[in-house]
Amino acid sequence: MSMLESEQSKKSNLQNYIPKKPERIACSIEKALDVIGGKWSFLVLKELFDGTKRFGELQRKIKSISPKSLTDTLRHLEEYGVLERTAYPTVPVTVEYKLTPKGEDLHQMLKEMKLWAAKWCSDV
Amino acid sequence: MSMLESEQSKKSNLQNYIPKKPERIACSIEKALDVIGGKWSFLVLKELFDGTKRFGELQRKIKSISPKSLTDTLRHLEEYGVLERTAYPTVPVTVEYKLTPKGEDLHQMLKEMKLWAAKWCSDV
DNA sequence: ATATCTACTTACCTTGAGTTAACTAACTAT
DNA sequence: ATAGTTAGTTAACTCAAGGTAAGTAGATAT
Repeated sequence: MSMLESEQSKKSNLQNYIPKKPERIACSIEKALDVIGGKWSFLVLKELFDGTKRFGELQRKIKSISPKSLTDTLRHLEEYGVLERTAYPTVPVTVEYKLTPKGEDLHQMLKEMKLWAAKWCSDV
Repeated sequence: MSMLESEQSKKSNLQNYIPKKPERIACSIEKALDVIGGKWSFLVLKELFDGTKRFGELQRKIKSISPKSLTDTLRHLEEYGVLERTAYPTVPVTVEYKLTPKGEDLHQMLKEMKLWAAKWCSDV
């Protein structure tokens, strides 16, 4: 029981950003949602399409995000190979986030999403 | 207290499917997410791209969805003008759901999403 | 010695999306 | 009468995403 518990807490700590999956139907839409379905993923991605950004910059751009949510989102997207984290040993430390090719490739989808919203959600 | 309570419960009952919004930044991506950002929206939409479907059909296709979640999702998408509900006075009652033009217009986006997932999530 | 900076981490807590299970309406068929 | 049908509703509950607030590292500036 105690052995299981320690594994449990470790696991839940690491995975606290992964959205729950509707039982792994082998469906490409769900796979995409596992990666980019979080509350903040789209907003972070949107910022990174404008180029490499640092933690603080993202925080300032996405005003209502907490540092925890930002870290969680960045880690999650990194884990899935959508973005890359690079730390430079400056002082204070500099950390840069940029999209990988996999992440860049989401551009078309995001674009379609924006087009749709522009067309249908302009003042509703 | 009791007056507030009744309003409260009515409200939470009506709105229990609307995802929380990151403080209404006037951003088209967020607007789109308000509409289609729920856990089940994409899966329901995917089914309806194949044509008009009834409640029971949707339930059978999306195996892990509960009737409540299905109702909530359908109501939410209807409210945003993405789909249309039509009830026929047969016995037992027949209810059909079909996409509106606004809903049909999501096709391109969903397609891009599937393409991306096919390219990058095939066996990860 | 204390303050300041960035980029976090940790612990605790709230909330609301989603689940489960039972029930309902309105009618038909046996 | 009772069982079966579709398309839900209702109440009670769970659970994990996300929020809040405080702390940390490692160095510089005053």
